[in-house]
Amino acid sequence: MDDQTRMLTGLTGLGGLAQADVGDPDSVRKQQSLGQPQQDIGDILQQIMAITDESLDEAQARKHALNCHRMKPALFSVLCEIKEKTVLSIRGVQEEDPPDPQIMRLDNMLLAEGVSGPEKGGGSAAAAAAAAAAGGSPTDSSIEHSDYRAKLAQIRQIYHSELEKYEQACSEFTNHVMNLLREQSRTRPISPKEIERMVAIIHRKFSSIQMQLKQSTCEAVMILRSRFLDCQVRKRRNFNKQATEVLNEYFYSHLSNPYPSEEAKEELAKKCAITVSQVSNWFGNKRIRYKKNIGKFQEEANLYAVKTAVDAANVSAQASQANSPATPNSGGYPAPCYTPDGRL
DNA sequence: TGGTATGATTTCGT
DNA sequence: ACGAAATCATACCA
Repeated sequence: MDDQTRMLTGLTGLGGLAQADVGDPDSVRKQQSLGQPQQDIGDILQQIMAITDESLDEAQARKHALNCHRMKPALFSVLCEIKEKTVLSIRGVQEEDPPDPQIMRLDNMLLAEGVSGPEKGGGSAAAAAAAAAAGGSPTDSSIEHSDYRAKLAQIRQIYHSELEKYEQACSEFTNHVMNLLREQSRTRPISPKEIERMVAIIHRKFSSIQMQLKQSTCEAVMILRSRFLDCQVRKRRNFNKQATEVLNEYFYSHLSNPYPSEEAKEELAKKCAITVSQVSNWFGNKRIRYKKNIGKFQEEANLYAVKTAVDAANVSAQASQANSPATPNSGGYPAPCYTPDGRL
């Protein structure tokens, strides 16, 4: 059954309502005793209209009488339906709001930073990752680390207490409004659906306030994190042995042209668990320092030359010595010579 | 504790 | 934007 027909059938029970003698209260009251439905409804409407002219006590009594009237539920549902058709159906279209992407982003971020979600010092994971990326072991930055965790815990605590406050306020307000509407629904055409809608509106309002809270919490975490990272930058840490080995291997095996491409840098960065710009810095430093004092790097150069030669031998052995590998050194940076004592 | 090593930053040229 | 060179700041070690 579509809305139109439902509405029409809903109104059939009111046949003759327009023609009912509603203009004259006395005639309506007279007709009430006849027990005809249309007369009952006309009577109820008339009484409702008359309530405003009565004293408060009288009105209360009348209200109670109306509430108990046997036609009240029918009239109530009809009025609800009419109201639904006229006003709320317009708004009903955009009722189903999808989850706000902004709030989802904030939620995800707060979860990732360990502010929301289960308590386990989760935020330190990011800090540990930052420390590891800077080349240090996560344990030796314990001072800043604990400081960071303490600050994060503080933010977490404030966030949760504020959130709780908002939630409490929201449920209190919702209950209040619901009670009010339920009470009013005794005399006004307020359907449960409408109450539901009202609750949804309140929740939306409160969630926008919550979003502000989430936003400012995110900002606080970001500021804290950038300070922590600044701290990490100032406190320089040497790369670990394995990372230096990987970088040196590349440098000495590409001594003729020790300029890794963007892809090579990314590859090296991944291997060494450092950033691409750190790889660039390392190569910049290495080139200039090697060039300045080749003698000093002789031993190191020989070491890595032997290493790569062994590796190459292994590879070529596996490849059934098909053709000799191209030597990388052809110009560019001076190649090391292989004297046993490391002199040039 | 001072010297050296080393990662990061700055300045300048292309 | 990238690299060379100089310089800074800190880690590391004897």
